[in-house]
Amino acid sequence: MGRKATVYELISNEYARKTTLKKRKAGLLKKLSELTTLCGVAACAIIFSSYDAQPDVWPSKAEACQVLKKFKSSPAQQRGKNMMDQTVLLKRSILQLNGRLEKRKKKNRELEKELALAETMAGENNCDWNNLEQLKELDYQLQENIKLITDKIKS
Amino acid sequence: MGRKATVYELISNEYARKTTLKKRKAGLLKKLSELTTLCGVAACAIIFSSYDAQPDVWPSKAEACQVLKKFKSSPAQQRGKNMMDQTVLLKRSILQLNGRLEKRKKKNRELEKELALAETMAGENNCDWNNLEQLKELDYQLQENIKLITDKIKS
DNA sequence: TAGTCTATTGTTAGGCC
DNA sequence: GGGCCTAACAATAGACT
Repeated sequence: MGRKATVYELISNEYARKTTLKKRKAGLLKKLSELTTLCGVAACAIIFSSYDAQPDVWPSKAEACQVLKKFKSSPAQQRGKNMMDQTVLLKRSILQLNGRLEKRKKKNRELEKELALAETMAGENNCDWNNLEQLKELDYQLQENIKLITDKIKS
Repeated sequence: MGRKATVYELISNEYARKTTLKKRKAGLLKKLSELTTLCGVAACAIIFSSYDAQPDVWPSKAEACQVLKKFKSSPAQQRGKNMMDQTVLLKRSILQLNGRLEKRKKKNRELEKELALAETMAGENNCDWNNLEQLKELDYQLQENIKLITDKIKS
């Protein structure tokens, strides 16, 4: 999309690669922004470059939360006959889940502290990735849970 | 980028909106694919449309894991003097963390079962979102943990 | 509904400062 | 390095099937 037709391989020249990354990342996020505006959907993107330690996350966490809240107010809920009873039961479940989540959050904070400790201990290193993959796995399970609830709420 | 200059607002016509969503989603994922190929970065995108219950996730979970593994082998680690000791300490911490994570995963599976139960109970509903937001919060904390480790490994 | 077509607008590679 | 420029390439809106 420029002066030369693009060859879709890893760009060998590092400077060109970095420049392209920057330009295309901007383009991509613009497209994502357009998509959400034009089509009224919630979306996010995460890009890990090997240059920055932190991944680029779009949009901000706060904005993502706002979009999630929108779901609550927008779709005109069609009411069933025995919906009240179902709602009561579901809310009871949710209360229990909230309790469990509180406990999990505490454990998670402990975990955070330990990681911070590990951080102070180690500099450059070459360590075991099973740990990261387990976090990823846990993360995935959480996403599944979130999807379950989301499905439920959207009926 | 078409027969008419685009107005960047929510497309009012539902059919046009759906069509645009489909086309642009495809375009976006293509761009993301190009970015990863051209610039050698790991990236993912999640799009929640109000049409589908499940969000679109790119790329597949499996592929995302592969990309994470790449990090392990790629960046030529510069070795410090007392790196060995640090590595040993870090690995010990990681072992502990793995134990904790195993427990957390079990709890999470219980949580999943309960959610499945709630799912069978409720149909259309209009329920409390605190629960979802707490999951999101937990999710966020996990992401932070992942970042911490990632930072650590990339030094 | 899902593809195909193409006029038209949008993106960007390579230059330049 | 970051910002601007523009030729050249790519995506897509609307029409059609």
